[in-house]
This record gives sequence, structure tokens and C-alpha cells, in this order.
Amino acid sequence: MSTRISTAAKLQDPNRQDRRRAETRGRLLAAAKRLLATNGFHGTKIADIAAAADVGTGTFYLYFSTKDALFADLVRETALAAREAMDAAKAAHVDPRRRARVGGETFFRFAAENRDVFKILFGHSAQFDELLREVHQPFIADIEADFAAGVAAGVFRDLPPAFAAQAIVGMLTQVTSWWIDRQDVSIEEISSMTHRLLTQGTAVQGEQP
Amino acid sequence: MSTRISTAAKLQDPNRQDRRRAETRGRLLAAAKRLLATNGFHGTKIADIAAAADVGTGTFYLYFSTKDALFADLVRETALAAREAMDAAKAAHVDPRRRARVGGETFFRFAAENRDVFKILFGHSAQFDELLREVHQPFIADIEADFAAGVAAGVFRDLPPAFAAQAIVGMLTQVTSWWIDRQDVSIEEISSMTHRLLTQGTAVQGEQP
DNA sequence: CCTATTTCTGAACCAAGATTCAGTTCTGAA
DNA sequence: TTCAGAACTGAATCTTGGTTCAGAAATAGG
Repeated sequence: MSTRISTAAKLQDPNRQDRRRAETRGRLLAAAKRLLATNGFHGTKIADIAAAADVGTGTFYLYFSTKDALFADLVRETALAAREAMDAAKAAHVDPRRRARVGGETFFRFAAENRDVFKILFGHSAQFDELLREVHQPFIADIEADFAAGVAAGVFRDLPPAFAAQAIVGMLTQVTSWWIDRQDVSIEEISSMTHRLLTQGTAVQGEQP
Repeated sequence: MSTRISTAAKLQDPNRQDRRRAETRGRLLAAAKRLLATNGFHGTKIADIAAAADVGTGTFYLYFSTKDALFADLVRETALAAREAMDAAKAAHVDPRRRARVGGETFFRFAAENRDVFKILFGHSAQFDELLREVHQPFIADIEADFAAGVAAGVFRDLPPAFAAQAIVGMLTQVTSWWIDRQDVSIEEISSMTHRLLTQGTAVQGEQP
């Protein structure tokens, strides 16, 4: 009887082994994405991933060489996919303004469709998540308040202050960590460029294509 | 003879012990800042810090409870100092535009004056520094190229593309990681807000106060 | 000088968790 | 039904580096 079944299975699917292997790998990958996004790199043990994928600990190493390698692959793969999506979307346009608009939208769409992996990619999947949040929060609150005041006074555009604060902080921190080791840009220059970009925007004229 | 010296020293400085203690602590702190900024949290061993401060490993624990605590203190302390500096600078002004300008400038100045600690605070002092850089770089290059094209075409303001790319990526990533878990903002909304802020800027009118 | 107290030391200890591996179960072909 | 090879298992092994602690220097006071 068991022979019959096995024979039937064999016939209808000659390469079950490959499928099985691919499936196990897929389960491990899915579990890894989920756990890494939720608990961060340090909060995720190989044993956890294996358990979540419902396989033994050792099985992990039949599919991935090390924990670091898995993480790196995941990150690289996701970044590549995101970039390809953006490139494809932008390819349909020539106007830089249009390309920027479409690129941004694609980026957000991609992020939404890949929440888990995205968090691994851009979120601090660090062990100091909480500390960094705690430390950033007052900055954001300050900026948010200032921005809200500006909107109320009619000198800033009517954007949600919570959103604007995030955008401003993001710009400031990134620009600063780019600038911090450059000798060739003075404080005066970096502040005025940033201020100009922030207040005036990138577009030469006000119209949006 | 040795008695003479020791007595003299005692007289001219009754609380040498305190000074000694403070100095050791200072050396440890300085070494910690430098090493953490350079090698990141994981790349810095307690033994390294102690060695750099020219004291024994165990001595570290006479001044700081744990490695995590030292790191957290350093981060909190720096963030607080930065915020106080910005608050103080902004306090002299009421106009939101002026406050924003001054706040930004102060932030950059602070960063410049505290490079090491700043890197700990805002730089990814993670163990995946290289990986993240590798992954971010192509995004930045793409944006930089697009921006340069826009400037050449006369539709984007004449800012250094390298700078603009950093600013844009910073804004995008921060905004995205804020938005990624919000159900109440649609893709269409987040993209158009971001695009509007980026192209038009925050100011209602073009003039800078 | 002598003793009590403080400060320092670094080798030894330990926990955590990544990685391995000897053995078990499953699969496919004969 | 049998067997070779593939896939899997999870307890044992190893590594790393934070933390401790028994004892050694340094210092202050008498």
C-alpha cells in the first residue's frame, strides 16, 4: 500500500526532492525575514529561525553558510530589487521632475510591499533601537512644534507637522553624517545649502509637471 | 628623601586622590569616545578602551557599570547637549523661519565640535557599517545623477548634486521608516507630501528672512 | 616608618549563542 | 524489499568578550 502511494507520487512528480529542498529554503528565508524585521539582528537566534521554519537548528546551515551571510544576502537582494523597481519606473520618463516623482512613488510602493525586509534594510535593526528612538524623539518633537508654529503663522506650507519633522530630521542627520568628515565644506556652506534646500525646495519654478 | 617629596606633594595638593580619580575617569571616557566613534560598538572591546586609557581592564568597572551603560550615557549626554545648544540659539528668535535657520546652523556647529560623539549618536555605529554603505551607495549615485541632469536641464536649483542626493536619501529613508507602520497614510499621500516638500520646500514664499 | 583605605590589576570565570557533526530519517531507484 | 545518497536533527562543542575578584600597588594619616 505505501508502495502504491509512493509510486503514484513519484509518477506525478519526478523531482519532489528539488521541490522539497526549495520549500525548506523558502520557509527558512520567510522565517528569517519575519524574525529579523521584528526582533532585529541580535534579537534573532539561528535556533529561533529554524524553529519558526519548523526544522532543526542544523538544517539552517544546509542552506546558508552563516548568520551574517544570510543577513547580508537579504539586505543586498532587497536593495537590488528596490533599485530595479525604481529604475524600471523611471525609464518611462525623461523629464527629471517626472522621474523624481515616479521614483519616489515606486520607492514607497516597494517599501509597503516589503515591510519586513524594508525594516531590515533601512530601520536600525540594531540592539539599541529603543535608545536611539528615545534620543531622537525630543529632536523630532521640537522640530514638529516649531514647524506647526510656522504653519500657524502662515510662513510654512500647510503640511502635517509630524511628517515634516521626520523629513527634516532625516535630511539633517544624513547630510550631517555625510558632511562630518569633509574638510572642504564649511559650516556656513552646509547650513545655508541645507536651509535653502529645505525652504525653497529643488524646483526652479513652483509648477509641478 | 622620598618622604620629603611625598610630604611636599601632599601639602601642595591635599586632594590628589580626587583629582587622580577624575583624571582616570576622564581618560577612560575619552578613549571610549574615540574608539566607539572609530570602530563602532561591537568593534570596541572593554579591554581596548582600558588599554587606550592606559589602565587595567578591571579598572573600567570601577567607573562604569557596564559597557551598555557607558554607551547609553554617552549617547544621552550628547543628545541632551546638542538639544540644549539648539534651544539656546533658537531662544533669541521668534520668527519660525529664523528659528529654523539658527537651529540648523547650531546643529551643524555642534556636530563639527563633537565629531566623535556625533558619529556614535547619528552614524550607524553598527557592525554592518560597510554593508549598509555598500547598499546605500547605488541609491545615492542614482539620485545624484538624476539631480545633476535636472540641474543641467535648468529645472532643479543649482545645488551640488552630491549634497542634494544625501539630503534626498535622508529624507526618503526617515520618512519611510516613520510611515511604514502607519495604516492611516496612503502611498499616494506619502509620495505626494514628500514630493511637494522636496520640490517646493517649506517656505510659503520664496524670500528668506 | 606603619597601617588602613583606596585604587588598580589582569587572569580566570561565565553566559550566550553561533557552528559542527555523528547519527537518524526520508527519498528514489533497482 | 533493499540500499545509497540526500536531507535532517539537536545535543555537544567552541568562540568571543563582558564581568568578576583575589591580591598588588599607591596613598593618606598617624
